[in-house]
Amino acid sequence: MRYADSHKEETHRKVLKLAARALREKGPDRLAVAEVMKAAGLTHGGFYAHFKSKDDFLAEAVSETFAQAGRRWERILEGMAPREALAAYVDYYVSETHRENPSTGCPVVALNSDLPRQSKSFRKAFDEGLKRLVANLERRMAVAGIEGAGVLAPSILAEMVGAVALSRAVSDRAHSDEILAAARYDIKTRLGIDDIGEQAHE
Amino acid sequence: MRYADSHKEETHRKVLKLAARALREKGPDRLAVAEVMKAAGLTHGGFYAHFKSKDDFLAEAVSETFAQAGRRWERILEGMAPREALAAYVDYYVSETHRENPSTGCPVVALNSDLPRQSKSFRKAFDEGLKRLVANLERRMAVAGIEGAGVLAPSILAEMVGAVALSRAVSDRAHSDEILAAARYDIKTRLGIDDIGEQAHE
DNA sequence: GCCATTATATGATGACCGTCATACTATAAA
DNA sequence: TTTATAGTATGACGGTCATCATATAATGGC
Repeated sequence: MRYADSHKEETHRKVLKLAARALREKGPDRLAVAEVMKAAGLTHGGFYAHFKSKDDFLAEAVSETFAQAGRRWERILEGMAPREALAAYVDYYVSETHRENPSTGCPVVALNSDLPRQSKSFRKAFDEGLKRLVANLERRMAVAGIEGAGVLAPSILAEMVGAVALSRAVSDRAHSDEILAAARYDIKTRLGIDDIGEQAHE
Repeated sequence: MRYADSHKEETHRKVLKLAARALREKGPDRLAVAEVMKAAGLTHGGFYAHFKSKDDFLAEAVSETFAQAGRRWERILEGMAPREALAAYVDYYVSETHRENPSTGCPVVALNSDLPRQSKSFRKAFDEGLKRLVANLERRMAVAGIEGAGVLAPSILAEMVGAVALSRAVSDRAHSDEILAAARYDIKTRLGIDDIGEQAHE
């Protein structure tokens, strides 16, 4: 072995890490192979030493977006008490910051409408990431003593996703803020934690 | 004038009408000019007699998607009493049928994550369509005697959008159905019309 | 039936992109 | 220091696409 054992793997990771951000920003169709490699300081030629095809690459990138988002949540909510963590989860998800930063935000908001048009492998990777995300939310809800977390979790996620997606679509800043505030209030009420964290209404 | 006065206009309409469906199905990036013209029985050459650019065309197509969806709602809810109409609105929006048919469904679900990546004119057309959609929903809510319709309407829409978007993302049919059912139940509860229309829980 | 004009078709151009064959380069072992 | 080999770069090919210049066809008025 002439290169260090970890060389290729490190490059692979670096490419994926950067691609995961670019994917959420530009979407799967506008994300060019050459551009991704360039961002990692490489040229397009080496791409196929790392990935079988663009489809294959996109599927890996999708998984990475979920992994990144998951780690981000863990970091933010680390050490909080269950109910506080849940409230903080909602406050961070349905926030102006999340709205402004698609490339580091939740892939469900960033990619949901691309989904039906992408390859099977893309959808599969998305589906698995989503499943883990919902399971995680459900666990946090259960730990916080919420009843019926199994049915409630995906519904809560749907409301959060819809609110952030809409807030990104609306051009009027005040309206956009209002949508987020209303969603935070409603979701925290549904969860019985509207007494914790940001106040939705003054 | 050699052609009938309406010829070009009719063609323009026909192209847009077909494009509006194709746009929701394939998305703005995968929608090819030549393909759209072919669907209308024409060749790609005449395209620029009708539209200044693809961007310009897409903006018109976006408006058309909202117009089509709006007309569809009017047709479905025509003649219903306010509260029944509102319940039917929710039941149709958050339905398996809507999930299965993006090309004739709500453009907000079909296009929301494309939005940040598209041109200014695209986003403007979307924003205007969305504004009308929300205003319409708000009016229906107000007429049905819902209090605080102004703040509630976009929040309700967000929950509906998120639920359908998630239901399209989830591969497991049963889970997907469950998400829709839970959303219908929650939304109709929020609106105080959970006694009308489909039963959310058996 | 012919003409002026408008709508559409043909075909070309240039850009971008995914993919791959081939050439180069860096490095660990000898 | 040399060499074998794994990792990366160069450059090309074929395809798709938006855009546009130019040619052709359709049609209402003369």
